Amino acid sequence: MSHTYDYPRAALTVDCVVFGLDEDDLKVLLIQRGQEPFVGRWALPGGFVHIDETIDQAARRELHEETGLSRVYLEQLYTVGDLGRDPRERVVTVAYYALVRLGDHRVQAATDARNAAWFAVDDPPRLAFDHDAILALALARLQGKVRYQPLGFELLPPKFSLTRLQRMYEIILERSLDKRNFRKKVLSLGILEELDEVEQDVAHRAARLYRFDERTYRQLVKDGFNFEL
Amino acid sequence: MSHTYDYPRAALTVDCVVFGLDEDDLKVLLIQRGQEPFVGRWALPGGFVHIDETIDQAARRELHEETGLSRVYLEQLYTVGDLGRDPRERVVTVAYYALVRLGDHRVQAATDARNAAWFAVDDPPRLAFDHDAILALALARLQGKVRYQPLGFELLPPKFSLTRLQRMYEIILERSLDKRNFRKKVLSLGILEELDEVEQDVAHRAARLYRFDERTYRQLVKDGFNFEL
DNA sequence: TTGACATAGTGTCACCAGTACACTATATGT
DNA sequence: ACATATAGTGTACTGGTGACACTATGTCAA
Repeated sequence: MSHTYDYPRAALTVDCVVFGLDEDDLKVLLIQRGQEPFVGRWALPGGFVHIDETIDQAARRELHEETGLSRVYLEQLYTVGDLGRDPRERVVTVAYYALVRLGDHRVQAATDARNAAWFAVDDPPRLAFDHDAILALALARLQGKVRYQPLGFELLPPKFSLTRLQRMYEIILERSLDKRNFRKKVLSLGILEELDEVEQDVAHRAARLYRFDERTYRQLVKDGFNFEL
Repeated sequence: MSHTYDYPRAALTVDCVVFGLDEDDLKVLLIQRGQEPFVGRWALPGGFVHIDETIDQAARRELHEETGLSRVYLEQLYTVGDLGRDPRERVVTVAYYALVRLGDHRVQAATDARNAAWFAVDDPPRLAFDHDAILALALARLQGKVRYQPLGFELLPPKFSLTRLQRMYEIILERSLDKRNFRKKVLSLGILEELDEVEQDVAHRAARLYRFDERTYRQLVKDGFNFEL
């Protein structure tokens, strides 16, 4: 079946920049293309928006189909529609970025046998289309966002040490932070709950574990706040 | 001539939220619809993205066609594509917001005899489609943006008094500011150039006029900065 | 010309948040 | 028990923020 319109129409797609936090790296999830154009190149997971789904739904669906990920934090980033960004035809894409806890999600081989893999954000392979630019944009947004929203909830496991949280900020912001000042500030926010638990299996003094107080956390996210570090 | 595709495609449009600064109000530019759906209702200026223009170009073109405005500050806001937001068919719209100096631009009657007019943002008429939501989003973005970027350049005439600038912030942020603290802070940024001129035709002591130092201003915008008030 | 008016323009002090900085505590492993 | 590796803790300085009230200068009308 085919569909006919009076004027030519651009194809509408979504692309997702999925960030994950490693022990000491910020990673991005890429898939290897199985078809032209750019066969074999790595690219952001994404695909066409169906006529009967919202753009958000399309992003979640594509992400799930291509990487097996679901229930991730997902936010719209930017819409790019430059001429010639896809050699085949006019394609406008709505870019999203997502945050996932790396431990949680085993990335599955994509449905159609394309590879999916994590790459360090500061050393990605050459990407298909204008996906380098989209990745750069997403990274900038993430670095901006971290200043006025506590992102830990989305990127860290449920229980974590303060050192782990600090490392998260250091990795995202790409600079080191003072331990005492960091702790003072983050504890003063009142979104951390101190647990009666410590790290296991470490070859040194074990760190106390914390978790986010979801109520306070959501409230803080809603109100916006200042988290300069 | 008609165009045929294997799968149905959404129509792609742009909509612009144009803000202007009045003596004592933040205004938004609306046009009155001349056709179904929503004939007679007010709506954001906008229209279809052509196949051979970028989305940004489309936004500028539509803005010019429908309101006569050109050379305005324009920034992409968000893309909305909920099902049923247009009763006719699936329409995805990329929303933009623009800032203009009200004095500069006489708003022309739109090309096709639709009315164009400014409305106070806090008391707009009922809008067509989901344009209320888009307007609310744009307003929130503007209020957020004012905290880390000095917006005066886009909204004020070339020469202005400090009181005028302060009123701009008060109008956008919807709260009053302390005169002395405001002056201290804004002057400390070093983006204002003191002129040897004062207001004319006022029935009281005339205020000294300033203008933005464009170099420093652009630099500051680029670096980002903190302008909590 | 003078007085009423309307807005311009100016400084200080208290408080809090951000920053720089170094040592002790506690667990493991040999 | 000792080496090692990381956890955990407090203080002093400084700069920015916020609260606050009076004088200066022009217009206009009586």
